[in-house]
Parts: sequence; C-alpha cells; structure tokens
Amino acid sequence: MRVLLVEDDAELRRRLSERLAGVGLAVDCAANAADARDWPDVDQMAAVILDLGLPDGDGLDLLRDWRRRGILVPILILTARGNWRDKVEGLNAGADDFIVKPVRFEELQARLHALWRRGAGRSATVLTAGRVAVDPAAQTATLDGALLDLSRKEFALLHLFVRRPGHIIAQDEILEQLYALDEERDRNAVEALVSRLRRKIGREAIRTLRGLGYRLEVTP
Amino acid sequence: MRVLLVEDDAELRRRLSERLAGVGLAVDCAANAADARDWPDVDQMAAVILDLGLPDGDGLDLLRDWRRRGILVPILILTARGNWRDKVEGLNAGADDFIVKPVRFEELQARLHALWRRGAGRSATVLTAGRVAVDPAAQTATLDGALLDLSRKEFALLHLFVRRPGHIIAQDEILEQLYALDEERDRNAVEALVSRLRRKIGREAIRTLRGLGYRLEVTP
DNA sequence: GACAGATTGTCAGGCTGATGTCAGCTTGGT
DNA sequence: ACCAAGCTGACATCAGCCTGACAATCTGTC
Repeated sequence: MRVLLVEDDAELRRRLSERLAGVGLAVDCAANAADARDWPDVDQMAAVILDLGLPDGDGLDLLRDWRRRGILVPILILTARGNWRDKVEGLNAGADDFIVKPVRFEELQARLHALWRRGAGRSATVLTAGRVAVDPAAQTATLDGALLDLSRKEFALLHLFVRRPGHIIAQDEILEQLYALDEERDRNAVEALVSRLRRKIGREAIRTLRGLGYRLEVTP
Repeated sequence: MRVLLVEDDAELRRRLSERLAGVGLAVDCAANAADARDWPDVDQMAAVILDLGLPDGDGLDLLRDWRRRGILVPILILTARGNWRDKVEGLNAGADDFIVKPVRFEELQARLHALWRRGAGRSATVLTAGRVAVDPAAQTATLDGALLDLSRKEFALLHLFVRRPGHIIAQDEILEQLYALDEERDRNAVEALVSRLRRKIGREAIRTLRGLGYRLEVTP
C-alpha cells in the first residue's frame, strides 16, 4: 500500500507522512509540483494526496496533466479552509475527493479507505478471506473471530494479502508496497516478515510458490 | 471532548471558554459567523454553542447552512432574554436546545450533558467499560465501584477511552481531543498523562500498541 | 493578593518491542 | 545429487514509550 504525498509545507509533510507510515502505508513525498509531475509509477500508487496550495505551478495543473496522460490513480486533494473554488475546480479536474485543512488525520485515513473501497468495488468495511478478517479502519485483524496481535508491518502485509485473496503476490511487489522508495530493503526482510505472520495466522495460511511469490489460501 | 463556541462578545467568549476548559473540555472559539461557517470538522465536535445575536450574517443563517450541508453536530443556541422568536426559529432551523442569556454556567453544563446523553442514544448516564465507570454529568469515575480521585485531564482522557472501549486511540487523536487548536503540546504530554492515569486505574487497563496508540482493555 | 497544594507540561534517561540482518538449515525442482 | 530459493532462530539496533524529577501554572483559601 503506497501513497504519494505532494505537499510543500515541510512540517505538514513530515507529520502526515509519519502518521501514514504509522498505519502501515509506504509513503513517498514530493515537495512541489515539478517533482511530482514525473514521479515514477504514479499510477501504481494506491492513492495520491495532493495539496492544491503549492507555490510553483498550480496543483490543479498537475492534476489535469496527470488525468490527460490517462493516469487514473485515486487523488485526494487538500485545500485551505474556505477555498470553495479550489475544491470545485479540483473535483472537476478529476480529483476523487477533497479534504479541508487543517487536516485531521482520522478523517484523512477514513477518506483514503473510502477511496479504496470504492475503487475496489467493495462495500464492506471489513475484508475477509478464509478464516482471516481485516478491518482497515480499526487497524485490527481476526483469525476465526479472535483478535490477532499483529505489529504494524505484519498488519500491512496481511492487509495486502486480504485485498487480493487467492492471488499470487510477488516478493518484489510486497517490497514495493511496504517500503517507500528511500528505504532499501532486502528480499529477506520480506521472508522474515512472512515467517512472523505465519507464526500468528498459521503456517498453511500463506502458500509459497517458488519463484513466483506468495498466496493467501482461502480454503482452510 | 471538543466544543466550538461561536460568540462575538469577547468578554463572554473568554469567560465561557475558560469555564468550559475548566471542566475538562477542549474549546475552539469563533468570533463571528463567517469564521464559524467553514470551521474544519464541525461535525467532529461534541457540540457547538452558538450565539444567535451575532453581528455579521445571522446566526440563524449559519445554523440553517450547516444543517443543509448535513452537519448533525449537537447545537445549543444562546439567545437574549425574551427573544422568543429567535428561540422558536432556532429550534425550527435545527438547533437541539437553547439557553437564555445571561448564561449561568451550571445550566449550560447541564444542558450540554443532556445533549450528549441524548445524542449518544444512550439511556444510561454512566458509561462503563470493564472495571471502570464514568459519569460525565457528575464528573466522577469509579474503579470496581470505588470512587477514583482523578484530575481534570485524567478524567477527560478516561472519558475519551470509555466512549470507545476496545478501540485503538492514536496519540495524535488524544492530543486533538484534549487540547484546543492553539495549544501546542508534545506527544510526551500524552505519555505522561497516560502514565498518571495508569497509576490510578492499573497498568494493565490501558494497553499500548506501538506506533498505533492506546486501547482501553475491556476484559480484566 | 499571597500562600499552599494540586495539577500538568517538560526533560532526561532508561527500557522494550519491532524489525532488519545474518547464518545456517530445509525444501523443491531438475 | 545438486543448487537456488526460501525459512527461521538468534542477534543488533533503534524508534517509541515509560517514568521519576522538576518547573511552571493553576486553584482555592485565608
């Protein structure tokens, strides 16, 4: 689960990225529109959080540019309080949702989850697969209804699996989704993480497909 | 527990906000309808106290505007004595209760508590979770039935926990709920507060989830 | 208004759990 | 049998958290 945060205010950028990371997301940051414009793999992101009040080149231009290039990534815009015009133009330019500054993190998180639910065409807040259920909003997961005691990274990994139960997920994909660009990590980190998660949800729950990746088993 | 106070009279605003803060509420203040209209997260407030006698743009308009936008926050209006018309129109426009100036603080407090009891759809005045019980109206809390000796901030924190027992509450959320916007506080203040509360209700009652927040345990 | 006591933020230092890394082992495929 | 890929126990590191001590502030009382 990676998001790109485009925000010029260093302090806000720091705070938001820390909290987003805190709920298990991998966060890439861009400090201005120019940097963001040619960001690699924007369309691979789970979402983009875009501040419209950027100094250089309007955030709106960036937004329009992306959409013109066919980039369909969910975009959530930030606007200053009372900037109704920005909001309306932003939504017209192809933003998916907006949020008013000052940002309450819980609201941001809720709107991100709403975007993903919408995007994934799911209506349920709680994702389930086999014996496992994940509640992204409450940051909890259960096995056969019993609360699991997972660390942040373990939760993020399980969340990733549950979003595509039964699908093969490559190690490299896990690396990309769980770590930001500036964190260089070994594949072995993923193996260790999988190992720890297996210890908690059962060895058989996650099947290894040599050379391909992992798969969350849906049939107990 | 945050409230928004919309009041143009600086003296009354000061006095009320101080007393509200005095009973452990975080108070945000707006001096006129324009400021209040686009207040961020009005709907996250526990209540709004709205003076109908505002100079710019009528308070009634503000009220109607909010309700039209689907903002369901409990609103308590202040009116000058004898302004029956205001009262009636206010309640018709979607206010939840009114109070006549000059304001007796005890009455204000009582009406706020009544609003919350109603709003929460709870019939009980007392909220309980595990061995802990909190009575917001009486500003008291008990552990296994024995009265706890809590300071205001400790009480406010416990109240916050008890309203969502078993849920994870982030440090930042505690910061937002216990302190008004203009009070910059360190996360360590929260840690210290949690530490003090734990000393009184038991170390195990509040579980730490590293990187996520705290959780009030419901099972002893 | 001055004092005592309580409250609460701040600081510093210590503790702990989460997580990456390593090394040696196991497994599966050819 | 061999080798590459994956697994996992052990360990190190460090961010996040705890808490005692202190200081500043608030509260109530005389």
